[in-house]
Amino acid sequence: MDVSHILDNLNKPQRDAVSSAPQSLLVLAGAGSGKTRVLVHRIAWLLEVEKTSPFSILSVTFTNKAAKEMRGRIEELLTTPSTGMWVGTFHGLAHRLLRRHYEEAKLPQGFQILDSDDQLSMVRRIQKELSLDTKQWPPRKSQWFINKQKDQGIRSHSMEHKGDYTTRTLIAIYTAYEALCERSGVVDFAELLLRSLELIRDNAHIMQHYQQRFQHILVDEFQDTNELQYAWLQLLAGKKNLVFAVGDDDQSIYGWRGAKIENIQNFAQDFNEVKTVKLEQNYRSTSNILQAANALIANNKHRLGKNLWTEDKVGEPIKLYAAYNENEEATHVATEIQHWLTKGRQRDEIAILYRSNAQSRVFESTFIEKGIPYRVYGGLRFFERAEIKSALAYLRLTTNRDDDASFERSVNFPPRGIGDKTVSMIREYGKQNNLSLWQASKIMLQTNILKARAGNSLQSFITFINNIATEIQPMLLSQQVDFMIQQTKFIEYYSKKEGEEKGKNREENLEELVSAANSFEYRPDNEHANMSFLAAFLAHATLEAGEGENTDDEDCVQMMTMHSSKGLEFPRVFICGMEDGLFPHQNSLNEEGKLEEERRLCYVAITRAREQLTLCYAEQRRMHGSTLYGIPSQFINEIPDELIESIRAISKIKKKPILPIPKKRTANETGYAIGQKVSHSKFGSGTILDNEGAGAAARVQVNFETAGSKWLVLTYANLQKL
DNA sequence: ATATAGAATCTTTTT
DNA sequence: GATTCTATAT
Repeated sequence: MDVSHILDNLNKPQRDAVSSAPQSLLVLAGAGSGKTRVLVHRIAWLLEVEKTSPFSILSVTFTNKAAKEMRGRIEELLTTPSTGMWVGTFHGLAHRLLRRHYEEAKLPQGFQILDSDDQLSMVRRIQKELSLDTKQWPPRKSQWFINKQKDQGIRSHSMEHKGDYTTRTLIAIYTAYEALCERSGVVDFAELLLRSLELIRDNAHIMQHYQQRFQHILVDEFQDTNELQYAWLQLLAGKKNLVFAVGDDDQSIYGWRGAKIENIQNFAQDFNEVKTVKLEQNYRSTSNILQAANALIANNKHRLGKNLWTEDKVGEPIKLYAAYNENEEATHVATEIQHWLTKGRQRDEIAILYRSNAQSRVFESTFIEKGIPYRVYGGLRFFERAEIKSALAYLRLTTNRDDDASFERSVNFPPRGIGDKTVSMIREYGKQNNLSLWQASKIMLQTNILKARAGNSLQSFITFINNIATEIQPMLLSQQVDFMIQQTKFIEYYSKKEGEEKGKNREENLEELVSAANSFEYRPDNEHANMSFLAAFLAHATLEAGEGENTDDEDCVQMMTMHSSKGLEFPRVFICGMEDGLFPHQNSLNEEGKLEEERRLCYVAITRAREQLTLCYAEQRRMHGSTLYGIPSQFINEIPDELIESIRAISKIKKKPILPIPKKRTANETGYAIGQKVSHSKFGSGTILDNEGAGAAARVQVNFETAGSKWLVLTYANLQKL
């Protein structure tokens, strides 16, 4: 058997991983070390050398983009078609299981998926019904609590009467929320995973079927799995435990949303792993950039341990630019971009990375002024736009009348005289009698509970939906969507309400929705089993919210958060806002674990760069309306001096001396010892928790009795020793 | 039912 | 400073 097309062009460790005997394997793949390549080639190996049937392969990713890339590259490499192989995201595959076995999963056939916005409005409604003040109980926090429990596999009934008042209240919200979802026939994202886990766990024949079927499970970005996903994988893998996991503990940056870095550390014992392969040769960056990344990440404890190296040249030093303020930071970047362009390079080779989205604003206005085209990642995504969601809500109602979230969204939009009062009456009635809003409305109309005017409006809404549901029955999907948009008179409403121009934009989006429906591929034989064409499209809209922003073909500078840069690469990278408090973020400074995650984020950001990396910080920055004086990020210190070339702003409006980059922490140059009691004019009295820096950069962390703990720059804080 | 003013809040994000 | 939600008035 000629295996050369599978193994050629792979380095030694890559080849080891790809061609290893059937066994569980952990591939520790550093940034830019060719992890997708290894995954894809492994699949080819299994199919062509091990003669595994595509039916017995399950390949899981986190994002649709990764899944799509995986599918594309498998097809490219393979000589035979890979029909029957399951390749998809955790959520997508869980969804598929639930559709196939909706009865065992105790779901209605037409169940719908809630996105986080829908989920939030459901939580809001629950809290209103439970008369919980949104000030005391922020719905977002409740939503977060619910998802956190689900991500740990905990159902509300298993935690009754536990904990203090706060916890008990949150549990009550969780319980009511679960009941509401049940009644509405909807599942949220976390529910997809939890429900499918329970489905497999509690149905012996289903478990047996899938454990037998999936002989090989491959997982991408393993460091991002949460507890539930880990358990899900374990369950599907069964006793055989043939899991091929690819990940990088140094790139774990989603701990704050439940990802457990421990999962990659526990892999060996839980999956009877017999082999670990490290991919450390990097094919992306210059050696200077890699050395900087290696030195930085070496400051983290509890690593599995890896050191990236390259055969590439040393490359240019890392540039460090000290800007006077945030505007000057942006101006400098703009100047550098223009210089880059004069060398015949392109704008889309450049990425500007920052910690928080708000930082993009200054760059945007500077670039507009200088006429530099740019694209900001992470805007509103297509299927999340208000007009799209509203149109979809109508379509969802025709599929499942009990979908309360969609009912609420469409009942008075566009306005048809069903006001807040009427809707709350329906909610109340539904709650009393455990009915969906739709059913409640129907009974209320029959029993004449409502006033004539509201009743008439509600009746015409009910009739409207019923009629449409019948009328669209024979139509093609795109006609159904189009018909719905016509009947609801969205376009007329928007152009009247928001004027020609803005309304025009919405109209275009709605037209885009029709064409999205037109090009949607329906696969009832596998992926979309047990779903109508329309239901499949609706699920697709929620699970794959589509690209953010319309992708213009114009050559643009790319701007994004460091988080969203993961997985991408650019010849030229600027990491901006490198100031303590901004990056690492203020909220991460107090906990070692959080600080390490910030450092990993920095590692991710650095390793995006291929040729040239520039770090920027500003001494002065306007944030939340007031001016802050920052000190350079501690991460700058952690990069060896010899890799860095400093550039200083020659500021005309030089009001303050440029702050020196602080040396490694030296105790008590601040003059404040840890434990010293101090008082502050605004925050009152407190105790010094930590101190660092010297001279103008000296600052201390104070734990105030009433105001909590804060970092203060001594020059401005005016502390009194007590 | 909508418009406006004041208040609160202000990492990171995919599904 | 900017956005987003809430309360209040019209």
